[in-house]
Formats: sequence, structure tokens, C-alpha cells
Amino acid sequence: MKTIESILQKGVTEAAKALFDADIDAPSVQLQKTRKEFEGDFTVVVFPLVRIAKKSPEETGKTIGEYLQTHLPEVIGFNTVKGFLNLSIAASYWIDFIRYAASEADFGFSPRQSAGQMMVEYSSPNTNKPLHLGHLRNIFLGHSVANILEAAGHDVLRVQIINDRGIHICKSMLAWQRFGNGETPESAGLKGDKLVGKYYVAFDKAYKEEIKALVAGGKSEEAAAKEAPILLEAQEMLRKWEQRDPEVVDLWKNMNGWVYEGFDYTYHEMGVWFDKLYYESDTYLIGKEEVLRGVEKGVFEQREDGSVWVDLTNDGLDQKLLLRKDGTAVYMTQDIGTAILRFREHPELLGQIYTVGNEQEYHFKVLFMILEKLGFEKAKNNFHLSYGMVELPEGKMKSREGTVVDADDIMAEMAATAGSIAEEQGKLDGLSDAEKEALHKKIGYGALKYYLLKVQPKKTMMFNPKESIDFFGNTGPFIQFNYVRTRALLRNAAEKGFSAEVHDGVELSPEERELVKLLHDFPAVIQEAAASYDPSHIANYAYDLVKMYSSFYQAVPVLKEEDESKRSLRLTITEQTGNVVKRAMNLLGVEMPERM
RNA sequence: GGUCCCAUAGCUCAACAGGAUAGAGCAUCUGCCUUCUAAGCAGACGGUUCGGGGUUCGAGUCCCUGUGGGAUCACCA
Repeated sequence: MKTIESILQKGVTEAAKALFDADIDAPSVQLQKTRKEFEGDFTVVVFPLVRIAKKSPEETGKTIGEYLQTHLPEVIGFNTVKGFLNLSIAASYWIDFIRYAASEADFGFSPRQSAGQMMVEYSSPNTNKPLHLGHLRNIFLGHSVANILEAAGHDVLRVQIINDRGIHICKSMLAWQRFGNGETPESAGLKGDKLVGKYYVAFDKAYKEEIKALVAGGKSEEAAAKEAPILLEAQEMLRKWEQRDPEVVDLWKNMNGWVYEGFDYTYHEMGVWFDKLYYESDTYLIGKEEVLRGVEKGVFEQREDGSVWVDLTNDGLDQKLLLRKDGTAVYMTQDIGTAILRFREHPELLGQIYTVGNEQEYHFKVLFMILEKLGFEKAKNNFHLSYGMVELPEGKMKSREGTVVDADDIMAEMAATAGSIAEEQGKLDGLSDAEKEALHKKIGYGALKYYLLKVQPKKTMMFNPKESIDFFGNTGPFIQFNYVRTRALLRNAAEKGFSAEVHDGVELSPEERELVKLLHDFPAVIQEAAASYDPSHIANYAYDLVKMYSSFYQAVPVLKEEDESKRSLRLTITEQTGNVVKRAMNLLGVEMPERM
């Protein structure tokens, strides 16, 4: 179905040709929704056309309005205010549209896999500590963008890179070895990631004590930090790991295994998944090879001490280390390896999207530049989906100061809060305990996801644990609640044998018209969210839609309407609003309940 | 010091690509459940869009500059 926007834009270009003998292209015609205080549905901004028309803005608008009204059946009236031409669209267009939307199973979504393959990376955890609130923003964001790209027609690969090697991993291993007494998640009754995190903290504590002792013995703070025996031992462990020392590798596999079990639980609760996992323990070696190959090609430069560098001074950046003088990999090395591996494994891939915090913007700028220098043209399509930190009232979360908000904890709290609100409202009689629990999670997790996704990714956001996340107002549960109302209404209608149809010639009340117009926006909202990699557009749209629906719901009777054609139109609008809201929220990773 | 990002109502956030009188929620106040689920609806209150210049028919939006906050510029990840 042709959108009214494209019809109007085309109409204006024809008008310009016929009236002023001027050629303008359709997309340049400025079209917007008419503001509430004026009569009309769409508004053409005529200022840009004034020069062509050689008339006053008011005159120009009037002339074009007359042309459109006589030449386009969709335009049934117009008015001009200053340089704005407000057009009234025929009810029949909206009627045809709602009928069309109802006939499409996936209205708003582009045909599957019509737009090529994209890879979206998110989560990228370290295997030495549990996930926290910052990860939640990362994971919900990445997963939602993947959903949105799919809706926009991309074939999407969801991946994560797991930072499973390095000195920080060895720290928790060493602490466990030293203080753990063979403790396991089972024996401790702790999730695997929590147990490993506990030993990471234990390491830090022991390390600090050793530094203190050394300083008391006369060492400088700086020297003590470098010479503390437990740190040296961790470094020794890393060397052994790189040499594949069987005992160390066994311990490493074992403890990482605990962490993965813990993460799996959390990912499952979050409702996210991955098509493929990459491990830095695999890719850092590939990165080293690729860097050396780059040296042969002359893209990189090896210095006398053996270290390898890339010179980006001509690109406005500086020189960047790619391999240490002892030949070991740095962070950039393994990211080069990972990226190249992915392009090789997936020849169809258009580009990669990295969901990573904004403190790494420089890193990714450099990474993409290096990939292009190595001849990976597709790196032009790579995108660093950068997001702002989640801050607490007292500032940044600091694991050492114990101010991190644990992912599992906050999710459990959200579900519990949803439970107590539901209990107060007492609308869930007749549900089993298991059904109630599932519902509380849908609502609580929905509140959390919506809260984190409604804000533009690049903005730093505030989270106040004391005030908790709201369940009323502009929130996930409010949106779910309105969906639930549509479902209840449709169930009741079915019982009474009422059907949802659209008859020709039925009148549209202002509320109905507004709702239909909002539904009409859905495809464009998806496209915009996909193009900007920004789920907040979807979140805001879902809210606007149900806000309008809620108003409609209390202002206009549906089941009590006696006029059959009005009633069935309202049922159709109700059904389509429910469908669109549900699918929009699913794009955010939010599940919708049938009752609440 | 260089580079990048942010600054909108008391608080948390919107505002397509520059368009009309900058919108929501929370908080405060007023009404509305004998009626399709009140996690709701209707309304009131609340703004020098950080300051100062500029570009133009028009600037929260673009440019310059200042202030405040954040990030980054490691042989860390």
C-alpha cells in the first residue's frame, strides 16, 4: 500500500511543475503531521517553495492546496496558516489503511532477510565477575537493536566476545587456589559467576594488604604495587597459561565453566540469546598473525625493539601499539583478530555492530581504521553502538567500593515489586503460583527493560536504587497494562460474538482517527530505529500509542456501542493497537502478558 | 593540554532531516470507579531549552565562543 506521505510528496512535485514550471524531487518536499491546534492531518511546509512560486508563503500554500484538492482524491480540504499548508485527508484513506494493516500478519516489518546480513555483538563480559546494571543496559540495547534490524529486513547474527583470558582472570584463579579450599558453586550454594567474583574480590583484598605491608617496610606505593608477591604470582600464572601448563589450563577451564553456567542462567532470565560465541583465548592468536601479516604488507611498522605499531597521524590520530616488544598481544590485537575472523567466517556479512560503552569510542575508531587499512572495505559499515554509563546518585558504579548493582539482584527485585503491586491490586485470583511468578517476571523485567531502553543510547543515565523503577506513568507496565486491556476487550467481544471488521463509509471519531494515524507510523518508526540503531524510538512510539489508546478507551465505548459498524471498527482498532504494541515491545525484548 | 560526548520544567526523559504556541512521566493540587481491567482518564501548576554571538523567512536543533559535567589520549582491558 502506498503511504499517504509519498502520495502527497508526489502531488506537490506535480503541483510545482504544473503551477510554477519547477522541478523538485519528492523526498525534498517537507511534510509533517499537522499540529493538534490546527485543522488537518498533514502539513506541507511551503517556505522552501516560495522562491519557486514567486508568491507570498500564504499565496503559495493556497495555490498548491487547490491543486492538490482537485487532483488528489485523498485530499478533501486544506487551509493555510502563514507558510504552512494543512491538508485534510479523506476518511476513506484511513479506513483502507486500517483494513490493510489488519490483513498483514507482520505489518510494519520488512520482508525477512531482504536487507542483507548484519552482526550484532553485545554483552562482551569478563569471566572474573558477575554481570551488573551496566551490562544490563548493554545487553538489552544490543539485543533490541538486533531485533529491530531483523524487523527492518536484515539477517542478523547475534554474537558475544568473551574476555576469558588475561591477568584479571588469573587473579581470581589464584585467589581460589590459595583461599578456596576446593569450594565449588554447589558446595557454596552460589551461582558460578558469583563464586568466581568472590575470589576476584579476595585477590584484591590480599593484594592491598601486601602493598600495605611493603609500604610499611619502606617501599614506595608505586614499587609496592608492582612487587606484591601475589601479583607476581598471578603474572606467573598467566605465563603458564600461555604456555598451556596443564594444571593452570584445567583450573582455568573449570572456573570459566562455573562462570558460564552463571551467565547462562542470567541470559535466560533476561530473555536474550546468541547465535555464536567468540572467545578471546582463540582470537588473540589470529590477531597476532594478522598484525604480522600487516607488517609484511607494509601497513604496520615494526620497530627495532620488536614492537609493532600503526601510524594514524595522517588520519588525525596518533601511533598505536599493536604488539608488545615481547610479541604478546594487546587489547587491539585480539579485536583485530576477532573482526577478521568474523568477516572470513561470514562472507555475506555487510558489517558488524559493537555494543560497547562510550569509554571505548577511541578504540573502535582506531580499530575500524586499521581494518580498512588491511583491506577490509566492509569495516566502513561497522558501527560502534556506543552507550552512556548508568550512574548512581553517588556517581559511577565501582566494584571495589561495593556500589555495583548486581544484574540478578535487580531483576529479582523488579519481579518482587511487580508481585507486591499485583497483590495489592488483587486482579490475579485463579492463577497458580507458577503462573503468578511468570507474570511478575514479565512485568518486573518489562519495567526494567523499558526503563533502560527508552533513553537514547548515547546519553548517560541515572539510576536511583532507593527510589526503584516506577510501574506507573511512562513505564513498561503501563504499556503492558494497555495491551492487556485490548486483550480483555477482544476476549469479551468474542464471547458476545462481536467481530472486528471495517465497513466502508464508517465515520471516524477524532480519537479513532488519531489512533489510526499513529498505527500508520509504525513502519516508519521501525525504519528510523533501525537506521539510527536506537530502540528509544520504538519505546517512545509504543508509549505514545498506548497513551492515545488509553484516552480512547475511557472516552469511547466499544462493546457497549450499539451501531454495529462503529463497534466493529473500534474492535479492529483495538486489535491492531494491541498487535502493534505487542510487536513494538517485543522489539525491545519485553514480553506482553494476557492479563495483569 | 588535544579530541569526542552531554547540558531542555523541582526530578527522570521526549521533540523526524532546522518549521507553527517546546511535550510526557514523577512530584504538588482538583475532579472521575453501580459502566469494556483505575498499573487508568480529564484538568491545574510548572520553561531565559547553561551564558553570549552568528547563519536565515524561521534555531532546543546548524556554526563560533564561554561555563559546567563526563569520557578518552597506556607495551591496561
